[in-house]
Amino acid sequence: MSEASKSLNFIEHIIEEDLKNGYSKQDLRFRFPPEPNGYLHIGHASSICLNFGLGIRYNAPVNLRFDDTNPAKEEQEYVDAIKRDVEWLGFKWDTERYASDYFQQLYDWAVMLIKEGKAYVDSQSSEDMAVQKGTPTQAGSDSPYRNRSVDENLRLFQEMKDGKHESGSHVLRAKIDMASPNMLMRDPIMYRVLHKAHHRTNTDWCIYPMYDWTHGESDYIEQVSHSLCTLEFAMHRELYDWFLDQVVEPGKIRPKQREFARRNLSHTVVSKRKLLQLVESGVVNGWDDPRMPTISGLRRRGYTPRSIRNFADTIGIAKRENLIDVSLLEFCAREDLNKTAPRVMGVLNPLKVVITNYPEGETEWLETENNPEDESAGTREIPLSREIFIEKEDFREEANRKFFRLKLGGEVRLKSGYIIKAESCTKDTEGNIIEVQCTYDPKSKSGSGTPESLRKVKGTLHWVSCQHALRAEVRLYDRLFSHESPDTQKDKDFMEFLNPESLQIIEAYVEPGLKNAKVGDRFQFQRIGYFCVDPDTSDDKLVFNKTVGLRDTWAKLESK
RNA sequence: UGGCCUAUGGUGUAAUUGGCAACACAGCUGGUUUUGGUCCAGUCGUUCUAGGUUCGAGUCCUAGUAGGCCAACCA
Repeated sequence: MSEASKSLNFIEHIIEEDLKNGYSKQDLRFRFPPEPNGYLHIGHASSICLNFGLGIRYNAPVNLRFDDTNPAKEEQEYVDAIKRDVEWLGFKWDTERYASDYFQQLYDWAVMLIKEGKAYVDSQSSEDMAVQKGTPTQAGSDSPYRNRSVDENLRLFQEMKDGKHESGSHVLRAKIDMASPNMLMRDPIMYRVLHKAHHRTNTDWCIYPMYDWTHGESDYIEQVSHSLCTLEFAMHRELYDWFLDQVVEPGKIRPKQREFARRNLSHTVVSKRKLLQLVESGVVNGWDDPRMPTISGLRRRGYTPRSIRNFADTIGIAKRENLIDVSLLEFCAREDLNKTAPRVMGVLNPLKVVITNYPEGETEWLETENNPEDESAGTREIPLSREIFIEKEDFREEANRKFFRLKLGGEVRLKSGYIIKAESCTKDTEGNIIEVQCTYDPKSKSGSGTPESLRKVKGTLHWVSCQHALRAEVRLYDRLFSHESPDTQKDKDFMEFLNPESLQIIEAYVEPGLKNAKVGDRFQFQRIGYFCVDPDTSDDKLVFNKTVGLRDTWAKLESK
């Protein structure tokens, strides 16, 4: 897909319009501004791809800026995790910034506003201020402290900074308009007193700036041209612009805030609060649990950075509410993994097959391709012996013509091996099939070129040699929630929709070559799906996570 | 009883800015295949409603309807 032929999203249209109106391409600059109070999720990935994608498209720098104005919730641990995730996605930021780097400049500007009579210290309780704020349909009323003298404001603000007042005792507010239909303009708080150590500035400050006061000014300091955020900040734009008006100097870039709709993924939640709740309640095993929609969870699950980038590109960006079906994400995973993942054989639900005419004690090494989609991936050898495992679902005593697998009296090919025929089977006392006896055609070996090997049999099965197979733990995942939109149901808590079967742990048998697999390696278990090696893997225990299953038209047929 | 935003197939996003509504996913039919995968071909199906402007409206205007957001010393 060439860049030129790709249609533009509405943000790109805005930028193109600015460029046409004389904006210099050199002045374009973007930023990704996470608050370090949680782990990044698939929604952030979309925002990251948007901002960094713009940087690539226009050859413009993109800053990674941590919005760290609230020491009560923010931690270094999150900073590190966020940096790792952005890098893993494949993006490079121009400079690493912190809103806290600008605390002094912000303070100086605040003093300037006080001197201009545009900000004042309010000494009421938050409850009283909330009452005065009015409601969306009723105007607010002025604070009794609204007309304090400049000198008194200056003195109090200095004292707040010097730590002479308790947390919560005073705030600095912008003096705008208590009757504005936009509640954010009703004298918004710029600073609060907070005696709390900050992850970067430690105890240097005991007043901390609020988001609205900080964000636009930070954009301005960094000379960000287009500041993109989610829709819920649309109402903040008026305030963003008001604060900018107070400090912008001629000749400098005036940042422009534009809003886009956050991306919602079906069958999951993407809100830091709810994700935190999942972690803290123990429903999942941490932020990187493979069922989590966090970037670290997707990584552990086996998603590739490219598949996530493709997903973000495919869903695009707009301003309307949306609920993107998780099947699209899964498609993107398969699309990438199909081209890159080496094929191996693994049996998840083993049924023993004895090839009765195969010499006892003999082992034969069969050559098989590593990836039919990529010839350069080469070949490897896999062992065959008299006893093998196949999937339970691949054998039936009786079946109709649509069943392309093994049935009594029927033939199938063992992938890269021989054609076998089921002769009989053994059952336990409860009637469960526990073994199948087959014969094989020694002349039908794959690739041997004999007429027998060229015979067409409808089914091909994956298998492993019992004697050589490795045992492995396999973790199978299903969607975390059974409802497509668990957190938008009236009067229902999203936790009510948890899928109790989102994790299933089984013992499987895999081909011996997997002994050397390393953590993070991704494979296609042929006819099953894509799997990757989990970090829980140790020298004596191999653990795989199922990333996503192969498309399964048979299962679809069956369920009809 | 206010303000702001949004409305295009089942889902997501486009439409050269007023000129034949398209792309991807999902679904369905076939074909190829030593993975019931991949790949290939085909198919189904769309502009919230009512007016208006115009030769011509998904696009502009008016009204309505539906959905989302806004009253944290959070971001």
